[in-house]
Amino acid sequence: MTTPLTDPAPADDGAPGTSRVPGARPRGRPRSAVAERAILDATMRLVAEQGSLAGLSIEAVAQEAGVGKATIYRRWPNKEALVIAALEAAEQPLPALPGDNVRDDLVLLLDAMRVNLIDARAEGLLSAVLGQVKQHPELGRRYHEVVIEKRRDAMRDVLRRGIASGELRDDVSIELMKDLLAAPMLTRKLMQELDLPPELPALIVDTVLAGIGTDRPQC
Amino acid sequence: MTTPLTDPAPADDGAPGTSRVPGARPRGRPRSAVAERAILDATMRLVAEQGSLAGLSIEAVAQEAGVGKATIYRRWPNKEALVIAALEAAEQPLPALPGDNVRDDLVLLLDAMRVNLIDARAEGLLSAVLGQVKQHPELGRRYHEVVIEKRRDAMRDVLRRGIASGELRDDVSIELMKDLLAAPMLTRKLMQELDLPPELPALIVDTVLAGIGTDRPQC
DNA sequence: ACGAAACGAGACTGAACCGTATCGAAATCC
DNA sequence: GGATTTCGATACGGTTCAGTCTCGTTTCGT
Repeated sequence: MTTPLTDPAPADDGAPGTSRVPGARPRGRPRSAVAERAILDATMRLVAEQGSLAGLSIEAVAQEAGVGKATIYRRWPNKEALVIAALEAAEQPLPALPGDNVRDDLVLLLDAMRVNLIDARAEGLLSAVLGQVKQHPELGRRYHEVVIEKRRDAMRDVLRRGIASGELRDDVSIELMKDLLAAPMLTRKLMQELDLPPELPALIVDTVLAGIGTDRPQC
Repeated sequence: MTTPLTDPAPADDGAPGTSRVPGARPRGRPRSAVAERAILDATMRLVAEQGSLAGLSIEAVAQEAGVGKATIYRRWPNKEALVIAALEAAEQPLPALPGDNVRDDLVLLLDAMRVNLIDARAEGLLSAVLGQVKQHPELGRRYHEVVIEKRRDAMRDVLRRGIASGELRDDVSIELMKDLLAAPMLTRKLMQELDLPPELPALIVDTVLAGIGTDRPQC
C-alpha cells in the first residue's frame, strides 16, 4: 500500500503525537494524524498476522503504512510502546446494559466479546499478547488494564446485581461465575479456530445458569 | 550449560534420529540420545520463554543444550520441525479413569489439565503455539492431534457416559459441555496468570453441573 | 517571505541469526 | 586397523532488522 497519504485541509491535530508539551503549539509542521492512524492500523494487522512482537519489524510497519521509519521513531521509542499504543487505539466501548434482567445483560456482554473475537485483528492481537507477556510485562499489564479489566468489571457488576436480586446463587464466587461464562467462547476461538455463531452467547449463559447436571440437591 | 555430555556406555540408540532407514544399523558413530534429549529440553524451555517461534533461534538452542548447530540440523530441517518434535516428546499420558462416577472422572481430567498448566514449560508452549498457528499451520495441526484431541476425546467419552447414565442432561451438546468444563482453568492461567489451587477442578465441575442460577424451569 | 518542524525515502552501521562447511576427536562396524 | 559417521566448536557468506542520519519536500506559524 503506497497510496499517498494527505491530511485534511487544516488538519486539526488535536493530539497527534504521544508525548507533547502541554503548552502552546510548537512552531513547525504539525504531526500528521493520518500517518498516525495508518501506523497504528498497520501495527495491528502485522502483529495479528505474526502472532508475536519478535516477528514484527518496524520496517514492515513503515512499509505497510506507507510511512518513513523516522515517522514511527519520532512517536514511539520501541516496538513494545508502539504495540501498546495500537491496542489502546483499537479498543471499542462496551455495550450499554439495560439492566432489567441479569440473563439478558450477560448475553449482551458475551455478544460484545463475540463480535470482538470475530475480528481477525483483535483475535490475533489477543493470542499474540498471550505469548509475549513474559517477554514484555508492560504490554501484558496495559492489555489487562485497557481490555481485560474493563470487561471483567462490567461483568462483575452484573453478577453482583444478580446475586442481590436473587437471580444468581449467593454461594458461588463472582470470579468463578465470570470465568465460567466468559472462558468458553475464548477457548473456542483461540484453541479451535471455530466460528462463533450469533446464538452462542445465549446458549452459554442459559446453560451455565441452569447447569448441565440432572439432579440438584437444593430442589 | 556447557557441561560435557556423555552417553551411557553402550548407548542403545533405539530411535535417536527422526528419519532413519528402517533397515540395519548404519555404519559410523551412532547418534547420541543424550544430545537429542538435551536439544528437545532446551527447545521447550526457550519456546516457553520466548513465546514464539520467531523469537527462538537455533543458535540459542545449541548453546543452551551444549551442542553444535550441525547436531540439530542433522536431525530436523527447520525450527518448526524441531518445535513439533519437542512438544511431542514432552507429552504426558492421561490419567486412568475409574469410571464409577461421571463427576469424579471429570474432576480427574481437569486435575490432569491443572497439573500440566502449572508446569511453566507446558504453559509457555501452549501460549506460544496459540499465537503461531497462522504462521505455522503444521505446528497447530500437530498440537491439536497430539495434545488437544487426546484430551477432548477422553472428556467426550466421559460426557457421553454421563448422558447415557442420566447423570447429565441430554439436551445440551457434548461440545458445549466440554468447553464449559475445560475453558475456565485455561483462561485463568493464560489470561490472568493466576495460580490453580488443587480444589479448583472439583469446584468447577460441581458448579457447572449444578448451574449458577437459582430458578430452574425443569424443577 | 522565512524559519521550523515533520514528511517519505532511503543510506548507513552494527548486531543477530540462518544454514553450510570444516576441523580434529570420538565411537562404531567390518 | 581402516572406513564411516557423529560429535562439539567455530568460521563463513548472506539476510534481515534496529536505530540513526541525511536528503529534498511540505506544511505550518509569524
